[in-house]
Formats: sequence, C-alpha cells, structure tokens
Amino acid sequence: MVRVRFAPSPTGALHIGGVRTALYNYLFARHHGGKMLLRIEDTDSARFVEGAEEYIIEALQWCGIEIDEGVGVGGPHAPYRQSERRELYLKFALQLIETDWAYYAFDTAEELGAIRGEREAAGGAFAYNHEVRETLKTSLNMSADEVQRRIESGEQYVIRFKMPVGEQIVMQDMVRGEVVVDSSTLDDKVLYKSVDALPTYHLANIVDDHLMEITHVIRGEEWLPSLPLHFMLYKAFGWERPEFAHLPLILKPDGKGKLSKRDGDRLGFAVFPLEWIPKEGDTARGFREDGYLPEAFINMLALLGWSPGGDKEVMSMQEMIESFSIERIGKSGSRYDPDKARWFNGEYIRHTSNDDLVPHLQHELETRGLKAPYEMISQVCGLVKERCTLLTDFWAQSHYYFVTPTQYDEKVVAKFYKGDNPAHLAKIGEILASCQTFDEPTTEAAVKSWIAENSLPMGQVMNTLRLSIVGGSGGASIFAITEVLGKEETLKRINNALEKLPKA
RNA sequence: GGCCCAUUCGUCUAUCGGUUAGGACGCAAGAUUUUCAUUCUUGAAAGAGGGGUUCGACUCCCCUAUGGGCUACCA
Repeated sequence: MVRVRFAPSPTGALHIGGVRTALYNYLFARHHGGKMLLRIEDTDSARFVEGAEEYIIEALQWCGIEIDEGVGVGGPHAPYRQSERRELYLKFALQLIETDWAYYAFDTAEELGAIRGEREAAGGAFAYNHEVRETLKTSLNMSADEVQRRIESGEQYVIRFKMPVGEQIVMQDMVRGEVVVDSSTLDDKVLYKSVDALPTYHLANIVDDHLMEITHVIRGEEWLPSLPLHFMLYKAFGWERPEFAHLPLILKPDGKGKLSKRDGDRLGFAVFPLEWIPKEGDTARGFREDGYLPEAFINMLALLGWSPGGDKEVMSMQEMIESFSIERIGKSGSRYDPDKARWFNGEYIRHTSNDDLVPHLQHELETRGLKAPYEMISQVCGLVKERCTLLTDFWAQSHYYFVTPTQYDEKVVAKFYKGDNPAHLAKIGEILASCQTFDEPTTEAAVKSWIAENSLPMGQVMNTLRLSIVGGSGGASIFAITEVLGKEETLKRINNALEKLPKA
C-alpha cells in the first residue's frame, strides 16, 4: 500500500514549487491506489505564521488535490500537526543517546555564533562535526553526573546526531539514481531543542514518516543534502526506510536561481495559487485571482518537470494520474514560463462550456451593479471565450454586450465614419428594422445582399456598423452580436451613433 | 570555501547507441475573415567544451566549464 505525504511548514503562502510537490505526491498516490497525507510541520515556533495552514488547505482544495488523511480530515495516525505531537519526539531523541547515536550539547547560540564568526573571519568555515564535537560543551566530554546536573538545573541544551566517521553512505533516489556521500563530510545536526521542547525537522520528519507508515518520500531537491542524515537516522533507529524522490526546482523565467515571490512582482505574474494577504507585509497575488482555471494551472505545473512521454500536453487530472510515474520526472530545474501558463489557460477556457463560464462573467456584472438574463450571459461567454486567455479578460471582451457604448474609438471613427458610410449605416438601420426575425442568419443575409446588390465595399460598411454597435473594432461576428443584443438595442445603438458622431 | 545535484531549440520537453534530433509555448510569414480572436499551413531555432569506449554516440565513462541546491537550536 503506497502512502505518501505532503508536509509543508506553515510559514506563509504555499509557493507553486510546493504545490507541484503536493501534486506529484497526489498523482503518485492515486496512480498506485494509495493514500495521500497532509502533515503540518510546525516545529519552528518562531517562524509560525497565522493563517498559513488554512491557506495551504484551501489552496490544495482549489487545485483539486485531495487529502485522504491528515490535518483537516483526521485519520488513524492523528494528530497530524507536529506541534500537537510534541510529547512523542523526546523519547526517540533519548533513545538515540542511549544507543550512542546522539549526544547532548550545551553550547549556546551565542557561543556558536562567536566561533562561527571567528572561523569565517579567518577565511574558514565552521561545522559542528566529528572534528570539534569533543572540544565543545557536549556530553561526550562530560561525566554523566555533570550532564545530569546541567539538565536538572534547567540549562538549555540540544541533542545532536553523532554522525559516524568515514562511512560511505550509498543512497538510492528514484529520480537521481545512486548518490554516494562520505559521512566524514557531514556535520552533527541538531535533532531536538530544549528551548521549546520541540524536535527539529530532521527528527520529527523521520519519526513521523515511520509512525505514519510512509512508503515514499517525494520532496524538493533542497532536501537532497540532508538525505544522508535521514538515511543514517533510519539506520540508527533500525527502521525500514521509505523510498525517496527529490524533485528538481522551479527556476526564474529569466536570470539565475529559483523562482521567488519577488520575480512575480518584478515580472508581473503570480507565484502563489491563491492571493495571500498576510497580517504584516505585502500581499501576494494568486493564480486564482489573476483569472486562472485550477485545471489549467495544475496541468501547466505538472508538465514543469514531468512529461508523460508523448506529444499530448492538455491533460485532465485523471489522465495525469493514469500516466504518472516518477521515472519520467526530469533531473534538472525548470524555468517557469508565464507565457505557457497563459496559453494553457486560454486552451482550457476555450474548451470550457458556456454554462460553466457564466458564474465568472456573472460575478463581473454583479460587481458593477449590472444584471442580465442567464441565457444572454451564456451566449456572450460562447462568443468571447476564444478571445480570452484569462477569466479576468471576460469583462474587457464583453462589456459592450451589457452596456450601451457612449464613447467611440477615435481611430476607428476617423478610419470608417466618413464618406458614404454614415448614410449606409442609416440604411442598414432601416434594413434591420424591417427584419421580422433577428437571428444571425436572417440579419446577415439581409444586410449582405443589400451590400452586394449595391456593390458597396464590404469592409467599409461592416466596420461602420461595428463601430456603432460596439463603439470600436474587435469582437465576434457583428450579426452574432446584434442577435444577442436584440432588435431594439441594436437599432438604438445605430441611432446613437448617427446622432453622436460628427458628420465628416 | 566544503559537500551534493544538474546540462537537447530563447523556454518546457521527446529521444532510453544507428532518427532529415520530434512536439509544445513564444516569435516570423501566409491562408481564412467585416474587425479582433480562434483555427490551419509554413519558417527560423538545440545536443556546453574536450577527451575516451564503440563499426557508430545527444545517449555510456572521465575531465573542464557553466548553472543550481545545501552548508542554522529554519523547514
């Protein structure tokens, strides 16, 4: 039984790299008929941000990533928030001390900072490792009594992993293959801190993955350097370890480095699924608020680092679940391409039914205090959707269906409202007025046959008509527009133009 | 600095020793059209460099270069 987990820290909004990690976990779980867990890793009380957990849950929901077990849903291994599991971890840290895989360290943060500063000033680097651990304030060079005394007197301490020396740690990663690291190059990571009586990520992570029977750990590449530690931890506990897969990072569209919120602000796009309004600091825009459909967003994200192999790019969640495999995840980082994201969205909008689009346009109308019949909104959606790449484009593309133009695009006026065109427009008004039915085929046939009979320039006449109806250029077939508008409104607009526009 | 990871068109990618190196985004040109858009056609565009291994390397190995990640009592 495959069991995977997404284990974010509630330190802020969930960035798209995190969303993609969650997505790959989800696709993998569903592909194998396994379970997807959500665990909140809030072991750093200092970095906890209120609302972040709620944001993460809402974002996953919007994306269509379903959680089977964990925070918000419960399950057999509850609680799933590490801060609520705090009593659990100390005994495991102690177990490691008893088996000589860990030790107490009483150095204060200030002392270590000072040493680090000295070494760096001298051009070197400081690592808390086998070379220095015997010389620092650790239980390795103290009597058991002294250790006991310090702890009982309330002195703050930390429990560090005692990394073995000279061991070749051979690891297997599902995306990278074999990775070998010499344990002598590793330092003694903190596993537990007495200040807040909480474990660090490394301990909590291994303990919980074990207890929650996680079979596959799929996480970001930034964790690859700590994989050797995690391997050793499993060994020290004598636990069977899960399989690991480290995902490549999502990079900036331009320049160097991984994608950050700043890139979004600088280049004008979202890097978070949902808008994030923190209590302090700047708000961050979200794909949802920018007008993206979750299906398009997820489709784009899935293909950023993974490819099913064929030429097919537009895929539903179900199709991605069926074809997903970790073997087909790329090894190198992928630059995020905002243009491609827009293209995906346009593609999805065009393939979304008019009825499913109605709520979005309806919302735009409501915020402007406008109303229109459902049927009309649906028709408009059908006419404008191929001109929209984002949901937020709908209003700009469709406002003239709902609001009679009061201003006319000057360039278009200058180009078409001259010569015989105004007169022709008046004549078209008469022709349309005489149409018994006002649907597109009828009105189009009537007007075009008149144009043909009189050998008039099609472009000139039609664009003048368009100017009167929409106030400018652009838009669907003019007779499709007038059908939606209806006879009365159409004739009104033609008369408006005739009255308001200057005779040239 | 140390450790680790990576490297195919501008970007996302296919290729799992033998291909005219394929597709998509973007870009350019053209077709369709009353406009805008959609759609369709076409085009430009790639194996970081150097050594091996091999009859034959984008593909396997090594080195270099470049890029990235980590190096906290953060995750």
